[in-house]
Parts: sequence; structure tokens; C-alpha cells
Amino acid sequence: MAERSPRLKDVAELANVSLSAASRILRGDDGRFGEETCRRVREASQKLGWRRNLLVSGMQTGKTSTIGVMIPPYDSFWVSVLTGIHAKCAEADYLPITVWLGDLDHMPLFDAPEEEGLRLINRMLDRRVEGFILWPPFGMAYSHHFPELRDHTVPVVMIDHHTDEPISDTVATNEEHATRLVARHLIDLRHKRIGFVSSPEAPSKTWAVERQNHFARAIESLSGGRLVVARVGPEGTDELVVVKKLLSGPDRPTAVFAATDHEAASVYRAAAELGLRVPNDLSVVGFADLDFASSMSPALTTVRQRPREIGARAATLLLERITKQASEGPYLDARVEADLVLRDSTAPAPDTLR
Amino acid sequence: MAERSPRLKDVAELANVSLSAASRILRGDDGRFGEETCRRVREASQKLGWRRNLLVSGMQTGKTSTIGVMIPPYDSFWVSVLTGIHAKCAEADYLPITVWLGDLDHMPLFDAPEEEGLRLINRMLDRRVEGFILWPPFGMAYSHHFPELRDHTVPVVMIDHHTDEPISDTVATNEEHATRLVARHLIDLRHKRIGFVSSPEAPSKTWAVERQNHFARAIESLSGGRLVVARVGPEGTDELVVVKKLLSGPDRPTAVFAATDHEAASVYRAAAELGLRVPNDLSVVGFADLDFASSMSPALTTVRQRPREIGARAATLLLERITKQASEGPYLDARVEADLVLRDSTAPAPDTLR
DNA sequence: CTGAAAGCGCTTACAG
DNA sequence: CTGAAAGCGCTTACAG
Repeated sequence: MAERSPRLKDVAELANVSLSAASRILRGDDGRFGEETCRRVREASQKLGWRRNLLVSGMQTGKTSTIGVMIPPYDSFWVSVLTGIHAKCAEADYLPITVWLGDLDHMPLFDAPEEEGLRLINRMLDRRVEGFILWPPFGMAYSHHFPELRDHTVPVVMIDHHTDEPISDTVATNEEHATRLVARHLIDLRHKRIGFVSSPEAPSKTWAVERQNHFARAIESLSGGRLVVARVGPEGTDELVVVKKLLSGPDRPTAVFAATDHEAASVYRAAAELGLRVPNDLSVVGFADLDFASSMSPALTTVRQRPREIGARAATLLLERITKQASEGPYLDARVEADLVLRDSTAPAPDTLR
Repeated sequence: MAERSPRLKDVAELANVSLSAASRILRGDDGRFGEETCRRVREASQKLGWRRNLLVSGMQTGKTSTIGVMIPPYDSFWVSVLTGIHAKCAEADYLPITVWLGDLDHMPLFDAPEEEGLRLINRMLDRRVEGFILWPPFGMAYSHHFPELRDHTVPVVMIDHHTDEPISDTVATNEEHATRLVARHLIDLRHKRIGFVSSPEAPSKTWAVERQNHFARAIESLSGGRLVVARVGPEGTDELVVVKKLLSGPDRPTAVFAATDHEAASVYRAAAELGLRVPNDLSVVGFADLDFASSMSPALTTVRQRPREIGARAATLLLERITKQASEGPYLDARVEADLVLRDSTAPAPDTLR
């Protein structure tokens, strides 16, 4: 019981070299050592099953090969982002520590006390994480601590979050291109009155604003048309009521683009309650291609983002900042493409059938 | 830039005490120090914003306040389990490091190369995690390494996994009670021919076997009836085909209990293809109450597990093993209750209406 | 090509 | 009640 794991000293002794030689050789800094010596040391290490104590080397070199990831597994999009981060980190032999605050049930309307979040950040800094990847609401909530992190040369990458003045590297979907695909599709189907439904407003949802603006511009430039917007108000607003209002009246839109698949589901519900059939009376397009999108009925036409790629890019960016000490360059705004997936929720505008 | 964080030495100097005094007082080992001294030290620490370098103290004491969690955020059940673990760890000022292998798309049929899993375990051991919480397939895959972990006094808790000979503490749902609730419900509805559908067989799915056995026994003891079982064969078997076969023929069951909500969704699909209406022709009960269960149509009657509680219990158990060095006692098999949630997928047996 | 020595930032007997 | 000293398991100038 309580078997001690082998020490570097043990390896050195077995290989008949000094501690420092063993240390250097096993770190790969073996340029100036005899081939034979290197072999002996490596064999001894293998044989004893020695593993570097990362706490020690981390303390001395600052390199813990660990990063902090504040992203909740909120839906399949974010789970895939996490998977991308994990995969990329594994390649680089880094370990991501993923933490989040609060309950999934209340996730989208996140506003945990800032204090708690700082406690989490500190818990990770105490373990000397070398950088952070943040979910928009966290990025938002803690952005005023970024300068402090930077002073400690702990870089930060945010996903899907932009501020007027850039304060970190960011990775996001190419909203301009993605929304243009949607606009083109709906216009090809001869829709003229097109609506946009977004989730409750929150300061962290800069992606929603961006999505709406780009979409509006695309509609305008492609058809000269104007968007009918239903931005669900501040938290607590009843989404269904707002959407039903948008879909009522003689000038109701014949097609609706939802900010995400979650809102698309609300649109389905509102349509059902109003007796509107999708897609015959109303075309619906979502965004994200979440796990449930293809099993909605009718199956949802939506923009398939590439969350794994987004996660991988974020990790890559962060690791570059960390390893190359490229902490100096200007902040980057990486964009990942997305594709339109045509399913059964879009059809030619009803007007054109009359 | 690159501001150095304060050292304990700085605190000691500011408070005018020795390094060792400062160290002890700030660890809470202040019994023998003057009140005034303690106050001075704590104030100095506060003022400088000193934080203990956990790498250093971890290296010396073995206490890193970190545990390893190998659980993928596979569905809302596991996400909630994770949330429970995180919450409990936060309370105890522990940090869980969550890692997993492979892609979510292929999660349920997990069989990643063992090597990769060991790499992950080692990455965590290199950072001196004090214990592990494992998802069944991982627990299964790496169980032969448990003795080694035990030798290093790294306790393990498994969720939803049992072996003939217990090899670790476990936390699971009280299957006996939960399945009895289902049996009672269906029998109250006068169902006589009751089926059970389980996911593809895999050695790690001891919970599925347990669920089936307990359910069969409950049916028998409550009604003297016999279960019609459709155990979906080994990986690769087409679930839909198997379920349709179960639901065909003159003696088809009038009610089906699915091993999880995922399988319940398959039963819905099979029923639709066979022209059977749920619940009029066929009652369906799921297990887990996953996020999509209430929005299935009809809304699924299912057993609501308590994943947050399961996660919290697992964390509590692990922390007890860690802190009390209770590594000696016999392995525990903690059971968490579950409740039947009645929705719209169950109705009286059709026979009784004739 | 290799080793003895100092040091990383703490903790902990031990001595007063 | 408090401090000087040794030590945790490594890394890294520095010296040969």
C-alpha cells in the first residue's frame, strides 16, 4: 500500500548519471549528451515508470500545461465546442480544466454573482493555469479583470463575444456569410416579408445583435426588402407572446429566421397555437443545428455551425499566445464558416402559390 | 507587465513575523499564536492579495484539492451529474478536472483505445489529483488499474456501474424502487403484456441489466405476469428493426418500458411506422426524464432520476475517502431515489376498453 | 559531455 | 508563543 512513485533521483541512480543530467535528458534537452547516456536514462525512466511531477516543474517553470475553460455544457453546440477544445489540448499534451457556474436550467439567463465567478477564476489561477477560454456571459462578466490577467501574462480567448474595443482574441462564426446564405435561400423561395426572432436581450449576446444586423443587411442588399424584427425583450419577457404577436396580423411575415434553434422551437410552438402550418404557411430557419433540430417536425432547416472547429481554433489560438509568448500581437478575430442545411421547414412563400 | 504575484515572504515581512509563522497562521494552524499576531498576518496577506501557490503546497502535502472526473456531457442526465459534482466540489473548495474521450456522436458505443484513456488518467495523476469519479464505460475499461490507484491511495467512485465483486464505491439510482413504480403504474392501467426495450448490449451497461431484472421481478410479484423483452443485440444491431419486431404480431405488448428516454424515442418511431398510436394503442414509459422528454409528442411518462443528487453524492463519497483517509472501510453502494412523472404517453390497456 | 550547487515557494519537524 | 533550518522534487545557471 501507499507505494511511492519513483523519483528522478531513482532514475538517475539506475542510469548512473547525475540528477541534472537525467533532468535535462528527460526534458528533451539532450543535445550535448552522449547517445549512449541518453538511451540509458530513458530506459531507466521507462523501467521505473517514472513520471514528471507536474506540480514541481510547473512551480519552477510556470508551465503547468493546463488551461482554464469557463464554458458550461449548455447545449449540443457548447458540448461540441468543448470537445474541440479537449481534442486540441490533448494533441498538445495540455489539460483543460472546465468549470462553470450555476444550474443548467437557468443557464441562458446567466447572472451568477460576480464573486462566485472570481472564486472560480482564482481556484484555477492558484493552480497556475496558463490561459483561459471563456463563454460569452463569463467573458462579459469578468472582462474588467482582463488587464490584471494580462499583467500576469495569462492570455484569454473569448468565443462568440465582441466588444467595441477588442480586449482579447475571439473566435466566432462568420455571421456575415452565414446569414447571407439564409437570406439568399428565403429570397429564392420568393419570401418578401421576412421576420427575425431573437432570444431575450442580454448584454453578453453580441452574437445575436451581429446576426440580426448582418441578416438585415443581406436581405436589403439582395432584395431591397426590410426585416420585420421581433427581438424578445429583457429577461422575463414571455417569448411565446412576442413571437405570436409577430406572426399575427395581415402583414405577418411568411418566413422567420430564428437566432438559434432554441428560438426556432418557440416559433414552431407559436405557429401551432396560431394554426399556421410549417412550412406551408410559414417558413422557419434556425441557427446552430443543435441535436434536436433534425428530429423536430418538420425537420428544421438551419445553419450548421462548426462548433468543434470553433473550439479547436480557440485552443490553438490560446496555445499560440502561451507558447510563442505572442502576447504582444494585436487581438485576432478568428471566424469559422457555417453551412445551410436544407430540411423541411422552408417552402416557397404562400403568396406565390395563390 | 508581468507583475509578480506576492510571495509568502512578502507577507511575513509586512507582518513582521517569520516565514514559518506566516505559513502556519495562514493555513489555520494558529492555535498557539497570539491573537494580535494572527490579525497582523491575515491583514498583511489581504493587503498584498497573497494567494497560496497550490502547486507548491500540493507537492509537499499531497493535497492538491483537485479531483479527476471522467464523464462526458453525453446528455442532460450526465450534464446534471457533472453539475452536482461541480457544486459539491465548490463547497469543499475542490476543483474537478473533467475529461472525456472521443466524439459525442459516438458516445454511447464508446470503445476508445485503452491507451488513450490511460494517457488521460496519467495527465491527471501527473497533476496529483486526489481521486477519480468515473463514467461506467471508463470504469469498465480501466478497472484493472484500480488496484494500482489504490496503492497510490487515489480513491475511485463509479457512477451507475457494478461488478460482481465490488472494486470501488458506487453511486446509482435505486433501480428496484424506481422500476417498481413503473410496474405498478402499468399494472394499474391493466396492462398484461408488457415489454422492455433496452439499448444495445455493452459490458459497461450493468445498469441496464439491473433495470431489466428488477422490472421483471416487479411485474412478476405484482401481477404474476411475464415480461416480453427486446434487448437490442450487440453494437451495430438496428434498434428500430428489433423494436418493430417486438411490437408486431397478435401478442404484441400493449405497454413498453424503455431502458432510457433515448430508447423511448425509438419506440415512438417504431410505433409510428407500424401505425400504432401512443398512448391509445401502446403505452410507453421512459427512464431518466432527459431534457427532450417533456417536449416529445405525446409528452413522455418517465422516471425522473436525480442526477444532481447522484453527482453530489459521488463527490461527497469521494471527498470523504480522501479527507478522512477512510480508504479502509468496505466499498459503499449509495442509492439515490427517483420518481415517476406521469405525462401523456401512458393510458389504460386497449383490451380493457373493448 | 557532465556534475555540484543554488534555488523555486512553500511546509514542517525541531529547538528554544 | 515564535523562528532558523532542512526539505519537498525537481530545474537551471554555472563551472569544469
